[in-house]
Amino acid sequence: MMELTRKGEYAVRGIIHLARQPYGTVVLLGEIAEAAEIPQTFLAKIFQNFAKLGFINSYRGTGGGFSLARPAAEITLRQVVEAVEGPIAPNRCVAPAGECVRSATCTVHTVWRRVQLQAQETLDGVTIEELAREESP
Amino acid sequence: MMELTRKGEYAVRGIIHLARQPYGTVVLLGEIAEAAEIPQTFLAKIFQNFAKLGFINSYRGTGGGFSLARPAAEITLRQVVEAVEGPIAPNRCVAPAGECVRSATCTVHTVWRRVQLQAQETLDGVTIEELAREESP
DNA sequence: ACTAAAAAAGATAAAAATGGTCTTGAAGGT
DNA sequence: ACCTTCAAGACCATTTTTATCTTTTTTAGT
Repeated sequence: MMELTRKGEYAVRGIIHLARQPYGTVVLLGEIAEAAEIPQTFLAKIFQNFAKLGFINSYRGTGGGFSLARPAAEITLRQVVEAVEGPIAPNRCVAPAGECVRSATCTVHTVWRRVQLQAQETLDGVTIEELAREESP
Repeated sequence: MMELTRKGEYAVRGIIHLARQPYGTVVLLGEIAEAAEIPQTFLAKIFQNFAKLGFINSYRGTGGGFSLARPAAEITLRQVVEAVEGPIAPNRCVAPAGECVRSATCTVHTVWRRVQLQAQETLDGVTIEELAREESP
């Protein structure tokens, strides 16, 4: 239940790999994909989206690739995860576009809300910088 | 991200409806389905499973239906949710059959683990009895 | 015994999400 | 010009979700 998809995993692994390089380094998509064991064309889609969202910069042509658009310490795990998976919500009824008719009287609602808040806070509290720093062997 | 499926929602709503009746009352599937706005045949599958797991008793034939097999106060939300959705795990790497090669060095792993534990604890702390009690209008 | 009521079990299936691939185009460097 | 690299969008196979339908079994009541 409630599992991150491959896309989410790839997104996290990919951006962590980027964050391991000295800030500003431009890295080839193929290199990231290989290092993080991600299908390159799939990662391309994810990174296209990240570029639009301003997490990373992309450069075309010879010597092109991707670099972080802001310091890894300023990108949280929640931002990355929500960018690819959508808002964290253990149930429709606590989703941003929540159309829960029952929400007024429903106590299950409040439970899901608590779960949601805890997850959000936890992921808010972790930056890509920390993950990149500690994850190396 | 991490959303409960319809099946999970139906399971929770269905068992709460049962728990609203005086303990031991046998209720028709059709009645529960109608009251909780759940497709009857779908709920049938869910309740078949619940019966196997010992949450509820089922009785066939005239006057048949379903009743709780143990007090609602002894059934947690986590038990119900995991019965239909499988173990709570925000990522494969923290699933029971976790085949995470990286888990030793991977700090993302520890974050997912924390999210998992928080969700488990929260859902462990809520019983169907509480939900049935408070949810009524 | 017979009948009607009800759940059990299993097959089937449409729709949506997942996890990609492929092709073409555009931008940048040499 | 030409090669490299990312962008964008179409495409597609597989799996999961969300059911439905049919047949069988069990039980109560007559």
